[in-house]
Amino acid sequence: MSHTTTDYAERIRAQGYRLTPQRQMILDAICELGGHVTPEVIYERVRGRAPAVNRATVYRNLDFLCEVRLVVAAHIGRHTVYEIAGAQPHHHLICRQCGAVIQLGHEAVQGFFAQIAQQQAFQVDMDHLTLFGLCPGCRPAPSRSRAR
Amino acid sequence: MSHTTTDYAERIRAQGYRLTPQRQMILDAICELGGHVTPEVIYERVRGRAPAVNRATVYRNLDFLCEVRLVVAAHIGRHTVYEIAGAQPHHHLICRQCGAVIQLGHEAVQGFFAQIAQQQAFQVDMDHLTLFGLCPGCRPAPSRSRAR
DNA sequence: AATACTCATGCAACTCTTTGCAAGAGCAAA
DNA sequence: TTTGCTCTTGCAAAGAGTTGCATGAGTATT
Repeated sequence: MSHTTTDYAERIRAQGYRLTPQRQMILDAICELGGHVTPEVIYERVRGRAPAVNRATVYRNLDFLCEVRLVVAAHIGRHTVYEIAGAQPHHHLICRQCGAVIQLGHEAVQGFFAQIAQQQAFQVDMDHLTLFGLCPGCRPAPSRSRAR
Repeated sequence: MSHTTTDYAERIRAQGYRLTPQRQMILDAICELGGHVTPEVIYERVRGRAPAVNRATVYRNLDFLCEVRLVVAAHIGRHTVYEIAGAQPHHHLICRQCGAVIQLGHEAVQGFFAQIAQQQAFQVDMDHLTLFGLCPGCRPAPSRSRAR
């Protein structure tokens, strides 16, 4: 929506870095593949178009893009996945049982962060929280007595 | 405190598994090394005593010990770290700037989890949350106007 | 005590990820 | 345009983490 290629370039260059063709392709790949992509999937995609691009370049640039906040990383289980940083930070609820991924708006966590800021004087600054648990479908019925 | 070797053994065997010497040594290593240890550090420690123990065994058992909830894993940055699961789940605030690690009791997050349960019907079930941000020392003074 | 069964381990090969280094490319100043 | 500087990349090697398979070890049953 609000981000164009020029935006990216400017945002990167403003910090003294460059938007190289490789970085462009990596960003494109993440965009096209949608959320939650692993480095390897991104690498395959990029390599499909430019076979010369090195694996190390992909890894290095994913780090880089996170640093300049164009991309956010999330740790889901043992894998690291990436996605384009939206205008609004958002979060995920992931069901341990069925694997469902539920989006969660930033409003839902802001209160919590504010509370920590107040109680601990610690300013939480996360644009991508991943919470595990049981989704409505997999959750045991709450009314009955709980078996162990 | 409340956990003895026998406790471990029983808890493992109750589920049909075994407390092998390797598992014992891995648990010991995590205990002695304190919180937030990487697999590699654990491996080195274990290997110092029993050189025959294989790296794969360490990784497999860390997974296993998490599964039986004797150990909890946390993802800090790009690394996975492990620690003994205390009687009470607890969480961490980690400063992006200075790397300080601040413990956070479970009470501090319970309200948040309850809120999500209510709003999303999603039952969050995490015994080890890791939140990044700025610690009191590194946090910019809040009274001044904020530079961009 | 012998047998059958399942859990665990070590080994080896493989994949994923990181790092050091030399070469390449863009920008800025002269 | 030439020079110098820093950012980037590819390459190669090393390190970290995973997986399949055959062997070894513990438990329970007969």
